[in-house]
Amino acid sequence: MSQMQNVERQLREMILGLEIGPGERLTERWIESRFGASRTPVRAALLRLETEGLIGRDGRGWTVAPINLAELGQIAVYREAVEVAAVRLTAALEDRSGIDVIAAMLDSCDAETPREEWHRVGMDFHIELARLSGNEFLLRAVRDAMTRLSRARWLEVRDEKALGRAWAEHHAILAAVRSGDAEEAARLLSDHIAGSRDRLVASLHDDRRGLRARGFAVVAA
Amino acid sequence: MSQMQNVERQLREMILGLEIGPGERLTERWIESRFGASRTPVRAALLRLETEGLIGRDGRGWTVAPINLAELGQIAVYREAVEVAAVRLTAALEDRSGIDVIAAMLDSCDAETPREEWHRVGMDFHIELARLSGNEFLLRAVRDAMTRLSRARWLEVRDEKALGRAWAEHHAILAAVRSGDAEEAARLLSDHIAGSRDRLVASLHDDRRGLRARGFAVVAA
DNA sequence: GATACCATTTTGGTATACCAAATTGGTATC
DNA sequence: GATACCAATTTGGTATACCAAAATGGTATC
Repeated sequence: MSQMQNVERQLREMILGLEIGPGERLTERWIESRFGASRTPVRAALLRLETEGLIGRDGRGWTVAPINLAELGQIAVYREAVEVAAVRLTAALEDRSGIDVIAAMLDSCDAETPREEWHRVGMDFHIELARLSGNEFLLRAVRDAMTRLSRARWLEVRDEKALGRAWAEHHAILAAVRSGDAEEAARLLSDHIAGSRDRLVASLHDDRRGLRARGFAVVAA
Repeated sequence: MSQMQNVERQLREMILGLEIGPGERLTERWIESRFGASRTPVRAALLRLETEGLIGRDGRGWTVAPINLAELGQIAVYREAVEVAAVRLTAALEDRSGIDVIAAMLDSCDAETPREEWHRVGMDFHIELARLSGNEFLLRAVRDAMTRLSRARWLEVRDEKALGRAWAEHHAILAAVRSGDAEEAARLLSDHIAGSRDRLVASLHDDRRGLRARGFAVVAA
C-alpha cells in the first residue's frame, strides 16, 4: 500500500464522509501536512480522485465536487442503463449463490444497525448485484455511479418507512433475479432507481437552504 | 496546455495509432527522453492514461493495454446499454439540427477519404450521437468505450462492402432518431453494435497469429 | 538444458527545491 | 461603499536528487 494509495483512500473517505464538504477548497500543502505526506504522492492521489469526480478544478486550484442536483438526474439515467443491463445478465445465470450472499447482506441490517451501515449496504446492494453480471465495465460503471451519489444519499432525509420500502424493493429485485425473470428484475430495478432518484432530488431540493447553511455547495445546474 | 497534457495527448496518439503496440513496456525514463519532459508531468500523464484503460501495470512497471478479445464482448454489452439509453433521449428531442451535423459528417466520407478518416468518423458517429442526449455520463461512457475499442477497430480487416453496410446502418439509425421513433432507433443501434462486435471479434480472432507476429499482445481472457 | 546465486542496472515511489501564475489583503482615491 | 493598485503570500507545474524494489545478465553447478 503506497503513500499515494493511502492519501487517496483517506481523502476519499473524508470527502464522502463530508468531513471535507462539497465546494471546499483543497490545497496540496494542506493535504501534505494533514497526512504527513510529501507533494508527489499527494498530487498523484488528487489526480485519481479527479477522475472519480470527487474533486475538480476551480481555476488552477482544487475543490471538492459540489452536490449537483441536475447531475443526480443524469446519473440516474446512466445507472438505470448499466444496472439494468447487468441485472439482465445476472438473471440469466444458473448459479444463484451470489444472490444469497446479497440477500444475507440486506438481512444483516436491523433496528440496531447504525445509519452508516444502512447507507453502505444500500449502495453495496447495487454494486454487488452488478458484480454478479461478470461484466467488468458494467461493474465499474455502477460502482462509479454509486460513489458519485454517495454523499447525496447520505444527506437525504430518510425515515424508517422509506428504508423499509427500499429494502422491500431490493428483495423483490433479488427474487425476480433468483427466478430467472430478467424482464421482471429489469422492471423492478428501473422503478426502484427512478423512485430513488425522485425522492433524493426532492429531499435535497427541499433541504438546500439547510445544506448551504452548513457550508455545502449545492448547485442546480 | 501544460506539459502533462501534452505528454498525455502524444502518448495517447502513439498508443491508439499503434506506434507503441499492445503489450509493450513503457518506462518513465523513455517517455521523458522521447518527449523532452521531466518525470513529474510524465508520471501525471501516465496516471491519466491508466484511468482511460490505455495502459496498465505489469508488476511495478507500465505496459500498454493488450488487445483483449474477451473484453471486446464486455465492452459491447456496456456500449449497448449506454448508447441505447442515449439514443432514446436523443430521439425524444425536438431539435433535429444536431442530427443533420452528424449526417453531414457521415457523408463527408467517400472513396477518396483516407482510411484514418473513415475510422475516426465511424467512431465519432457514436460519440456525437451520444452527445446529443445531453447526458454527460452517457457521453463520457460512449467516448470511453470507443477509445477502448479504437485499436481493435483499426486492426479489423474491413472491405468497402463492410464499410458501406456500416454506413447504411448509421444512416438508418439517424433516420429513426429524426422521425422520433425511439424504439426503432434503439433496435437498429442494438443490432448495429451486436453485428459490429461479432465481426470485430471474428476478424481479430482469425488474424491473431498475424497480429502476434507484429509483436502485438492479443489475449483471449 | 535447468536452477541457483549474485552483482549490476533499471525502474518507480518519494522528497524537495525552484519558479511562474494566481490570490489575498492592505492602502489610496473617488 | 466601490474601484484601482500593488506588495506579499499562496499555490500548482516542473525539475531533479535520493533510494528501495525489481529486473537483468553473467557465472557456477548439476
